[in-house]
Amino acid sequence: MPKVSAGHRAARRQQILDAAARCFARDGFHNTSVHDIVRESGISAGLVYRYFAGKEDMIVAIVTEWHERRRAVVESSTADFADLVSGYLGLLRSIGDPDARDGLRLGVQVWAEAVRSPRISELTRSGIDVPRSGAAKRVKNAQRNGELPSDLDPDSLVRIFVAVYQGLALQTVLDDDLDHAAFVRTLELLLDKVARPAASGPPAAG
Amino acid sequence: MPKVSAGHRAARRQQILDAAARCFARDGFHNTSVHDIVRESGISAGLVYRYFAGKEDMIVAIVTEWHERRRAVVESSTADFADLVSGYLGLLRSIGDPDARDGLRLGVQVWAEAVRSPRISELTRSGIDVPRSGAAKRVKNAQRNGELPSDLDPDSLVRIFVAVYQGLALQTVLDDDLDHAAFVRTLELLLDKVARPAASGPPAAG
Amino acid sequence: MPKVSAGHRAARRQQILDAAARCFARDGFHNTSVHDIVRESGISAGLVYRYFAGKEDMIVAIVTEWHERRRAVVESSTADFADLVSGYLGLLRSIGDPDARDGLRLGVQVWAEAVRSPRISELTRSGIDVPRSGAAKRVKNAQRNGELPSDLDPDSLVRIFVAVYQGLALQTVLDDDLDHAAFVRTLELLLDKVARPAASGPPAAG
Amino acid sequence: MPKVSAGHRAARRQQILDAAARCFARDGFHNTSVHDIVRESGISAGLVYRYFAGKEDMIVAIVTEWHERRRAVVESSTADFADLVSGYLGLLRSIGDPDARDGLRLGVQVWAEAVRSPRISELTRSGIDVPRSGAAKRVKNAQRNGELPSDLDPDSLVRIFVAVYQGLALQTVLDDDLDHAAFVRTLELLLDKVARPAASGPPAAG
DNA sequence: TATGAATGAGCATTCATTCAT
DNA sequence: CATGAATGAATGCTCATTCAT
Repeated sequence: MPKVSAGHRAARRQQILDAAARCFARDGFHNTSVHDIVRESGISAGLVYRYFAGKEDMIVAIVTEWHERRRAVVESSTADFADLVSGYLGLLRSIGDPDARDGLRLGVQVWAEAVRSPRISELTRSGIDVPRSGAAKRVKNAQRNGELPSDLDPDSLVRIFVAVYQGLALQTVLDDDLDHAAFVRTLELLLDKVARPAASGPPAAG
Repeated sequence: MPKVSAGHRAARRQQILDAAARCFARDGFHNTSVHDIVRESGISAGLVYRYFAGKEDMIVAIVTEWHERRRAVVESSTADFADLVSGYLGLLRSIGDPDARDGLRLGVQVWAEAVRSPRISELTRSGIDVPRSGAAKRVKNAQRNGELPSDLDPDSLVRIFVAVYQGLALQTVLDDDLDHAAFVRTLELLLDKVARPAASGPPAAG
Repeated sequence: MPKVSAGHRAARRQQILDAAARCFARDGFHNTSVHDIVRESGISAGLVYRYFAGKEDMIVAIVTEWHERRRAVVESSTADFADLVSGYLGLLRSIGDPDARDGLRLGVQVWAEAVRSPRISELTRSGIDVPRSGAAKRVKNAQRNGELPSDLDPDSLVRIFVAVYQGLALQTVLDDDLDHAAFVRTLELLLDKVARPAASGPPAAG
Repeated sequence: MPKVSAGHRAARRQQILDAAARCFARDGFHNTSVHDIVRESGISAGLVYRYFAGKEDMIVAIVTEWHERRRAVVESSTADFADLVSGYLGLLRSIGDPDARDGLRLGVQVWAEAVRSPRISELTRSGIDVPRSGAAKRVKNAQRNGELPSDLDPDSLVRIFVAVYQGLALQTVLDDDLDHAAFVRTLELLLDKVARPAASGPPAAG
């Protein structure tokens, strides 16, 4: 039987992760010492190591948490293509939310770690694979329904959308001059030009 | 008057930068010690510091070099919109070149550094600003010529292209499953649907 | 609440300071590496830095400790001029004590540091200012009492005594041939010639 | 036959020593790198090492030069006690000269080095021994002449004068509040009280 | 003779991690 | 369970000194 309740453990764990996320987003992964996290979280060094084997484990936990939250959102949505698009646009819009900034900064750190750590690389990939293949399936449906031109490779199309998301996240973090609303609006116009005509009449290739 | 020729100095400098780039791409910026660069370059620690004040200066030098090379390419191209697009597609294709892999990995490291270092952030931005505003100008021309729909915000459109580039680079680094050729081909098809109709005849929606 | 007692902390701190003082006195401030202090004290490098931010802080701590000890002595003495003189002579005699040798050697190092470090210069001055102005007050009293000729500038007179102290300390450290007892005895005779006549009868020049 | 004239060699040598003295006085002996001296002197590192084996040799050369200059002064003076005193007072006064400041600062550095370097210690002592024993001889003469009380130990008396000189030098360097003129005037008054009565009439002890 | 490029040992300092309390 | 004192290897960097030119 555990000495402290599972709830207490979970709260402690979250307390550490929140502090770590704050530090990583603020100072970067490698410029955050474990001591910084100790200070930020108010939890002693020894205890931190009873929850996590080291800094990398914290990154892994944070990213895993993201994936779980995202998976819940993805699974709750319908298979409808219009829903996919509106969900995607909602995602893009959420990038502009100032509250999301820390998460974006942290995300860039995760990318950098994924480049050199197979473990984080694998984790990152595994979190994207499921929603991406789910989206690809819906793209195929949309092509069958004539909502989308059928000459487009579904997997690549989804990857392009993912790329736009990633690039927007990056530019948001690195460039204060970015006009986020205009970016999303312009992307919406582009989507209309590609998807709408096919949905309301004969395919463009006809 | 220097004791060694300017060429020798430049070669030494490049020798250090190449070794540093290799190390940074392989192990990440922060997991590369100066000693690693010393070993990789075959140049003594003391001498390394006669060329660079520290590791950050090496990153700065590498990125600056990228910018200079890119600027040369950009300035040599015409103002034609079709050229812009084909140049862009060429850039995307170059991402698939195995020789470019190290550069991409390094690029992700630079993004992560830019998040927390104003100096690198500024450097990164300044290298992108010029080609981006140049591209925006050509987009405006294309809109005047009817090659592109005029309801699209030029700056945002360019940012979207940049985002796709950045996202493709990231996915190339993080995901071996990526079908690079299909990605570019699909993007090309998308561009055709947006740009060609306006250039060669009445808009599809007309 | 600290994990170790305040006493333990103080003892550790003193352990480091004693080792540092030994090293500084033996090898000089700049020829003592932190590693030397680590070896001499038996305390790990990391822990040393939990007590002191660097070598300079150790010098500062050592000198501060001196000042505190001296201040305690000064404050406990009476305002009597004879006491001042006998206290001064006691100080001079203590210079001859072999146990004081390390402190003298260290003191010369401190002078050298004070020349180029405003922080140590300020510290050194602040430790001397109080006893010196205290002594000057007593000199003025002695002049009012006729114990000392009134044409002597009190502040300068005190500075001369301080200078003799400093010079004796220096010669003790640098010159083994010094006959310390003779030095103090001779100084005492000189003091008699200046001070006693005024105290016990009409001035010699009268 | 030498490749460059002896004069040229001597000038080079002096150029290095002057630069070194400036650096040592400004930054302290140990915070001056050989490269600093190279920069300050305008002479290349390699050449510096053809004139001096290292920094310590420069200190030795500078101090030796001082001693030679002082010896010339001492040897040119008469054996008269009044001359000795006035020469001594002149020396004290020269301490107040702003142009002498660098020399004083350097002198303190030399003391600190002498503490830990037998070579510099020996050098320092040897430079003082001769003038000190010369002065002691003249003190003995003065005692025979009745100019000075005969109960004073000549060697100690000279050492006291040296101590005052050293202490004044130190205080001049470390304490801007020092009133140099008052110091010397007060010392002069003290000397009068000790020496004059004996010179113009019967000894005080009579 | 004169240069300054080049070396590499040595420095102060930090940090992830452990463990006695 | 919880603490934070303690460790010591590793880091970025400097510097006296050498030597090819």
